[in-house]
Amino acid sequence: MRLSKAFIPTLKETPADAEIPSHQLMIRAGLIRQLAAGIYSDLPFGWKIVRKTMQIVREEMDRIGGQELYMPVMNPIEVWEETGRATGFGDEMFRLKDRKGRSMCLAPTHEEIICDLARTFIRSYRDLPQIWYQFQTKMRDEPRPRSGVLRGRQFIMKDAYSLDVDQEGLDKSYNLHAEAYKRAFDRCGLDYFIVGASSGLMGGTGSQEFMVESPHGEDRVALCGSCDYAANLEVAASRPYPISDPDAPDDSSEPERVSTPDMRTIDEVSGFLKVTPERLIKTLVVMNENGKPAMALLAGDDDLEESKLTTALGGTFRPAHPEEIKELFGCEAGFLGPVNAPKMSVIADNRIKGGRDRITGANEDHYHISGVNIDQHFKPDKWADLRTIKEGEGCPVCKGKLRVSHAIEIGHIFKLGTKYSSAMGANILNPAGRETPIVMGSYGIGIARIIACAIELNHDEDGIIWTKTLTPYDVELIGLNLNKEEICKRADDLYEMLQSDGFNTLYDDRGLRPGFKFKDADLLGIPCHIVISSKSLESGGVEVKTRATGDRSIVKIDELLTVLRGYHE
RNA sequence: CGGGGCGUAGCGCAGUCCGGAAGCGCAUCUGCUUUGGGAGCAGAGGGUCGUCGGUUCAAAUCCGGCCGCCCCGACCA
Repeated sequence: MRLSKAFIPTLKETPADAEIPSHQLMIRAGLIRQLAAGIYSDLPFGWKIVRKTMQIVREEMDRIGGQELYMPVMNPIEVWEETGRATGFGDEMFRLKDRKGRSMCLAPTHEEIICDLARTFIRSYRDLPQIWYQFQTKMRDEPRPRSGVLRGRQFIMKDAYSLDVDQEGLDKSYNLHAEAYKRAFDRCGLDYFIVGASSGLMGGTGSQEFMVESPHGEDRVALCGSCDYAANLEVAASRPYPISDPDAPDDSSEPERVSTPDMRTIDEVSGFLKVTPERLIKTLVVMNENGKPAMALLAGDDDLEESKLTTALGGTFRPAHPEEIKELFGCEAGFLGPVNAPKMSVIADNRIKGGRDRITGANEDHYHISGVNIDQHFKPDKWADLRTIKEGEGCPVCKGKLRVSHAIEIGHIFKLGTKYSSAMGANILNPAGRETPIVMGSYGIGIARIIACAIELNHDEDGIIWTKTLTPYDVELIGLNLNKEEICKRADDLYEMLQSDGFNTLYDDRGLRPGFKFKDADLLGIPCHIVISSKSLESGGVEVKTRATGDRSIVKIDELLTVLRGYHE
């Protein structure tokens, strides 16, 4: 491609809207152009990279027996009502009506459509297993699109679905996808790790995320420094450690009402009563999807991890409003406790199990209760892991310590089980002749996130540095002094030679000054630059520069192809 | 949805507090010079100042509504 003819609009200045490096560079190097919040055009240079990325993923999906198909972006809403996700997705689902007034939606994912295909065409265990996948434009009306393409409202996802006879088959398909994903991300040159994750709205029996560590990631993860334990903070566990009970009270401690005027927070109460915060029991009241209240109890120095409580409750929840608390308990949120509380479901964090001589709110303004023994003075309905783990806590599987970091999710694999197939009647006859629901898995990769991560991991102050697998061109040929006819001729010949020898070449044949071209080349980030100029020719050939290191050397033109072939191995 | 910021030429911004001729840099077009790290000189084109309404002799500027974009939080495969 001759740069003089190419539509690659580079920008000298950093756009004001972009904050993170990948976003800034994707705009400056002419990869994308924003149309609205979370909605981007992929320009020719960027689209080439998207296509290369998709091709890597496609090859790895085909390698595990995946069959590519393509499903509709626009769906009738009825299909989504069958599984309850028409309401489950809520405002995140784009909705519209066709000219006849029929309700449609823009698909945020495709489990329902897969199920519809499966229930029509898959009748027998003999038809299984199947792996179907697509590259599809997903539409999600995110409440807050951000960080360029990292969270968009329209984005290309490689989504795959496995159909199996039983759990054992699902395990196999799931592992095949994990292997395919590892190979694909390795080929893209990403440094990633795999974490246990929450299944969220997807449901199912287990899931893992492929993560790239980045300060700009939206997810928080716990990583062990000594073993390979890694988990999303939504589900991360740590080695249990006891609450120190300095007073070691005997079993006879009795609840005692203590005055705590205007002491509402854990810090205020523990400071006022001169006890460590972990002796307090933190009481949180939430309302579930049906508007029913529930109580969550934690050690005073712990924080609630909301997705753990969601799992424990079996559904979403919101914090109770102050008025609701007042009505239920007759007091303010700062004085709540499980003793003599109104009737509601009580879920307690494992860390306070067996606690003695604890302090809780008295359900009366300006009073707390001390000397509370758990299971004696109140009994939780359910024990669960509810707390957010903290930096430096012990690893749950080895003797190491955990650190907490930010990460970008590039892939997510789910064992769905029969949630969707049951709801939609996607059944097969098993070998025993009995009708059973298909066991499903679903697997997603965000294509633009791969690219953004590649840039986050590989750039410098001058621009992008592409890996050899993702780069849109193999080499950039920079011609200088092209106003001199002889040099122009030799540059053109060199371009023809590179192209015909299989090197996909971007040729900067523009009549611009050298500095301008060098800056543009560094910004675009093609890994290898070849400069041909009167100066290089006087030195005996062309100058070959490695973008990543900045190393340059003069290479004779008749040796160039050999050098490049070595370079691209 | 809560909090904060912003909206003036293709891009980056000043002007807004304190109302009185719409500016600067880059980019673009023309000419000349220049050619190894985003050139110089001379000239030119390009604006419903987000939008609607109000105040005023007069509004980019003051007041109100709305829209859009970015960031933090909430939310989120």
